[in-house]
Amino acid sequence: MSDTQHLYLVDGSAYIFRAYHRLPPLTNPQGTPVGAVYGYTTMLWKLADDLHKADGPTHLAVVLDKSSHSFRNDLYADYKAHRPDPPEDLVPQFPLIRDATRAFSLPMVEEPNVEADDMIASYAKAAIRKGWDVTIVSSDKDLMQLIGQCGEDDLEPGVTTGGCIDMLDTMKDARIGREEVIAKFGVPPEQLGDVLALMGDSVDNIPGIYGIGPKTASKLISDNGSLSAALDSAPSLKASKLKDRLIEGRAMAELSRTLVELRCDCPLPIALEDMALDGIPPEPLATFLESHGFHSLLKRLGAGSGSPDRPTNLNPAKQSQKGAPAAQQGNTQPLPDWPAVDRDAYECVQTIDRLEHWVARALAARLVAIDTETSSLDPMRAELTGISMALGPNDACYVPLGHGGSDMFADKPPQVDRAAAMAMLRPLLESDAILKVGQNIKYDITILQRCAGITVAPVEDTMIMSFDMDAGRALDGIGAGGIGGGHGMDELAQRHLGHTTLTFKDICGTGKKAIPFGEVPLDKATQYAAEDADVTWRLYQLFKRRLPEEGATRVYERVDRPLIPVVAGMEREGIRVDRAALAKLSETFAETTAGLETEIHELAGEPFTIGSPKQLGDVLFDKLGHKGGKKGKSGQYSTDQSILERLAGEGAPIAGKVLEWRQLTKLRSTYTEALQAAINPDTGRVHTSYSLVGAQTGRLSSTDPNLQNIPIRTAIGREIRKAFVPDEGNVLLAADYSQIELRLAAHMADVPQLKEAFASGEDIHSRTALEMFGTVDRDTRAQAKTVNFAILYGISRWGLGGRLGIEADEAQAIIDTYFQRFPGIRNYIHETLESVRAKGYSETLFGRKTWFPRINSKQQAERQGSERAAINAPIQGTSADIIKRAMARMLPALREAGLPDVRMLLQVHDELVFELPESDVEAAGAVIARVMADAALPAVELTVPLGIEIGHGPSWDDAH
DNA sequence: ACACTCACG
DNA sequence: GACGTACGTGAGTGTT
Repeated sequence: MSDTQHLYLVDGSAYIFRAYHRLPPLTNPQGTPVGAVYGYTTMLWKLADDLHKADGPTHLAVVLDKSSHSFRNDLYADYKAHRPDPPEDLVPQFPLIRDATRAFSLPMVEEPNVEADDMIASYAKAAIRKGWDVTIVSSDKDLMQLIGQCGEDDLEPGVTTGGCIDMLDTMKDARIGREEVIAKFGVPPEQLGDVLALMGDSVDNIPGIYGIGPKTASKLISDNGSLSAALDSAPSLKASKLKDRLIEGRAMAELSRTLVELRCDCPLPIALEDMALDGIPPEPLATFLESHGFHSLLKRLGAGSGSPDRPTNLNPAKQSQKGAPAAQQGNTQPLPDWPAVDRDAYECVQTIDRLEHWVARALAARLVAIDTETSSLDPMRAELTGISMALGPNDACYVPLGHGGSDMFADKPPQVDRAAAMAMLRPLLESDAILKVGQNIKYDITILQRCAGITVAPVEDTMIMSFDMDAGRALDGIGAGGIGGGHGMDELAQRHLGHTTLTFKDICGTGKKAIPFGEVPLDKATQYAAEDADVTWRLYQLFKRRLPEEGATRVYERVDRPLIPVVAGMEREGIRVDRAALAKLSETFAETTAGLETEIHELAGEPFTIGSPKQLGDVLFDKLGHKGGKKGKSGQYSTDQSILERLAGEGAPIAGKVLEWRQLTKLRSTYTEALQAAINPDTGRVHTSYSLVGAQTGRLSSTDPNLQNIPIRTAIGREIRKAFVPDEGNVLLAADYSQIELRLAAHMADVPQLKEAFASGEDIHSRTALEMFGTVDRDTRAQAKTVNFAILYGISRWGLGGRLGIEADEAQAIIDTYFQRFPGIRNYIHETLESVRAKGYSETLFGRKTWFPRINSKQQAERQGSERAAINAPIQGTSADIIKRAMARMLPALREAGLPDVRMLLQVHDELVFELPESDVEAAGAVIARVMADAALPAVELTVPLGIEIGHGPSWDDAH
């Protein structure tokens, strides 16, 4: 018995329309638009990749529309009559779809006078009669009528069970079965035709009945069972618009029913057996990929595996007629003539003699890529397990130092003594003359400092180089949320070297079965660890050359690279928190929450999980019948702060209680509890980890724990800040840039009134209120403040209206006034957007680029989102550059001033936190303020002063 | 893994 | 025909 056959039918024509609207306007080297073709190609690739999977295709064919005429036109002359012409840059892609299909050596069905839908239906029926399963690759709602059919009534002789039809939407990666149809239309697939006939379809110009949409149609059909029953029931309905429409529209509905009916008896030009899919021959596919510049796919083809990625070297179509430079994708370099990564070429260094040999070679090479392997992701707790080095392609080794010792190994494998190894490595790692390159080398710096007392310098970092060249565009095409924001080593190796690295998961497993790296057998450990160093070495060679070409040298060398050891030092310092104070707070919060919980359950009349927005929404709006429940796209009521505040204002006591409950549980779980757990047992302090590539704008981000979002806005929240304390005899000092983003906006947009106000130390929101409304009071100042921030974030009349609680057109009037008073702001926004549209990136005053690949998207929401981000990025990013420059200069400046005991602990975007002896406060404050105020100099001379606010005290809260 | 909510600048 | 309205983050909880 052979396994069940599974036929995939690809609705090619429908696919390219969707791909066209979803993908950026790419062109191939000949200048032909190929965005939709690229989408189509990756979709086929994905399907072919599923070939050997359980539910994957054994047979596959692409079905295309051959001509616009079909039997439906004979039934209804207006069928598809009002369909707009396809966009002009899609038209030349139609023939390319056929080329792409041929390139994959796939059978293609296109019959004159028959629509693709009917061919798909006919093939699907024929296949299930043979007992095959069928997957229709489409999201066309007409085709959903076929889902779930099994051919039971009409099996071929000898076939005992029919197959089953489902659908696959490759864009959403969603399987659509019977349940999904019911969820979407409220009726099962066999009744879907009746629903579609009633509601009609404006795209295909199927008339339906005017005034009946999906909701009404679905209700009519599920109430009556069928279209004819629904139409028959009309005369007995009570007088209503719906009644009239049903009676008058009867003929149209019946005609529509025949139009949506799929023909299942079309002759099949290609036999089902001839659609067998054995694999994709490399030719002519390679030629096709090459000719359209799909190089990333081409690389995959060579590598022989992996699902396709987005193209790395397609040029988005030129947007400007003036021939503005097109935004380039990341990797435009030809790969150097390196041998492919060969994991068997690496050496496992197990004797001091071999280590000496490697160190000598590294000293001669002047450049070594290194990578440490450890027992934990937390560099403040991890133990050193080994270190790898690379000196050239495939010229790499791994030095195990802490393998074995558990029962995984009968005997500990021979290894160089750790102290001896470190003594040998120290001159190399500390030598001014030898560059140490790492991927996120901040981690290795901390490990080697902590575990061996070695201060690694000077360093280069491929992750940060990647970030400085490709912030914003590296994320494109990979799943969001990936660690490193698209600048992780595995992704960089894939994107720039076309190489798939071994992953940590591959080696150590995942979840419960995960083992520490020290228990990985040495041969595997060597392959993994040395590969990482090898890949880092190769990436560095590529990036070193690309950095100046991308105009990223300045920001890398002057802003980010100097910051690496500084941030490593801050993380290592950590900050002391008062565990007892946190525990006490936790206890108080727990008691108050328990009381609130009882009250809330009483008010609700039943116990429920308050922390579940779903259950809470049902209680508030269904059970208690409060009005104004808004359901989002997930069908859930929103219960966020603004909604609960409104309910509380309308006299719903439960809403206020829930708000209070939420605040306290949040403070407890995220802060008081988590912070206690984060105290390092060795140092007694909390050590956050800063990511230098975490935020697209160039800001740092803080994790494990996040110390950049410690409460400050409420009194109860500030209690948590009070638990951040200095050591005995010291104080904490906090220095903030005051209104730095508004100051930068005033400078960059050249707004004389705002610059003048900042120069004379005026209250900036009051000045704005005066300029806009002619008077300053609490109201106008508050409005002005909101508008000022709105400007920084990329304004919209709806957004501003929502914030101010006014209508959009009133908000527009305010925006107009703002622009009129400050025309520089309008120009800034206009020029910034024009530039980003033409070049693809925004730039800070220090040359940091942030890419916006969706700035010219055809999808309005996507495009407008990019526009707002692009307006904000230069301002937020310049502010980030400035504080980074201040940080890099800070400790040397303090040391020079004779203040070596001042420690820099934290950065919170516009604030630096220090710990210092109380006696140093005055002198240190002066140095800190000067360094911060002058941080833009000499590279950039601002036309506004940078104001610094400084405070100090026995806790972080008191320092404000 | 994702949605929701909320903490910060 | 739906979307989605202020920029940038990270974490905890509940649900799937």
